[in-house]
Amino acid sequence: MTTARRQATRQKLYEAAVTLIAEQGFSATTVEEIAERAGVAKGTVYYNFASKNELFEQLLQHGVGLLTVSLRDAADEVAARGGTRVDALDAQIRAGLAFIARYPSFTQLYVAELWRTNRAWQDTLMLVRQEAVAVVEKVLREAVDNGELSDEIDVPLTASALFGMVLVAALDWQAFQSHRSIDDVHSALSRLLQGRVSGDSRRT
Amino acid sequence: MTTARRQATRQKLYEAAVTLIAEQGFSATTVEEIAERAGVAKGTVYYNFASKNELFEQLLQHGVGLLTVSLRDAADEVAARGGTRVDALDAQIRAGLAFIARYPSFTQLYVAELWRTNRAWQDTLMLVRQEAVAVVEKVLREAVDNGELSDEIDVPLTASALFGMVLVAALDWQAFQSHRSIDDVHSALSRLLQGRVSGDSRRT
DNA sequence: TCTTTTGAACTGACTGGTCAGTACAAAAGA
DNA sequence: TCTTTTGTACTGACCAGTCAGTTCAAAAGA
Repeated sequence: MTTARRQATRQKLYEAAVTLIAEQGFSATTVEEIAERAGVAKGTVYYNFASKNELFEQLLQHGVGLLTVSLRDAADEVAARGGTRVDALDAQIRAGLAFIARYPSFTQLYVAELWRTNRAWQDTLMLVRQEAVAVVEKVLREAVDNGELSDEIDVPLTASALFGMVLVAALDWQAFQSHRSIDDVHSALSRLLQGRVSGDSRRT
Repeated sequence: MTTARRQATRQKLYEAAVTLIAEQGFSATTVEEIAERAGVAKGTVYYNFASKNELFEQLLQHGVGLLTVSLRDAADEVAARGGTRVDALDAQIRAGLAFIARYPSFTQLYVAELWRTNRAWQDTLMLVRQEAVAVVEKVLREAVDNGELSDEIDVPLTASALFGMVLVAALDWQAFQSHRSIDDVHSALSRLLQGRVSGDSRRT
């Protein structure tokens, strides 16, 4: 049985592992380090997870789960108060930024692993990625269907591009320009999404 | 003296290292593996590079150097035949895609390491990144100066976002939708850049 | 022309250290 | 009582970096 106590231990291990692996990478991070940072014994890691690999896979699932829920909630909230689908996309951009601001280490680690081939957790990764991208694709598709967006856009590619735009802008923001506010970053990305980059300076 | 022979050996080591590290990560890749794939002995690696770390740093410089040149050439070529700055940006997007298509492993590895903190090659990485992004920022700034782009855009943030958009879309293209042509991907990204996403389907 | 020397480039066995995973008895919850 | 955690000790595989020795093409010498 999974008791509350055990859950708490796992949570501590996730938190310890995520920062260490984000900083150093999976292979360079030792189980001993993770245990120490979490304040538990090494044996406890193996009591809770079958292996270092399994700990990492479950960490991935845990993290992407949080992101997916956050993206879905953002879109639903806009829909509930009658906003457009483009508003929903905009809300998802903000939700994505907020997620990255809150869990920078997880994002870092996720990006570092996402496109690696020949890794043990390849399948897990593909699965959770699809889950998250699907939420964005859904909103894009709805926007195309009701004419808010051009029916000539390529939904999967555009979803990827949006995802990437937010991801990289946010990571760069954290790493190289952390003094900017989330609103700065959000409005720069909104502008890009809504086509207010192109054209002369008469627009607002 | 650095002879032609030595250069050839180094090139072989770069090529071997780039794919292995892209697939497995830096720490999980052994020097022995790199040597074997390059068809040389382990000692040769240490004859040519002071350490595994140094091999990797020089590999990074080598790779980003290629990208920077390619981005600069793309913009110059458009300028030479009198195109607009937005055309130049578009050409850079294509050049970026072409680079990623040609050196997917390098791109993978670069992305995986870019936002890691506490790494030995942190400084090298920041340096080469700045070199590459500066080329895009330059074109953006020129476009703002001559009124092609709104003066309200945030140049560094937009450059990051563009960079990320191309990066992630291209990696996703390679990894999950490799049947699409480079033109498909290019036109999807162009559309995003030029604001033809938003708005109804009347536009072309 | 033929022989000898030189030195850069390369080789691969070896060393010292690291680390994932195991074992287990005793303690601490619940 | 039953589950979970602790802490220490251990094993066996793996690996970065070293170093004494080899290769060979080209220069020097005869």
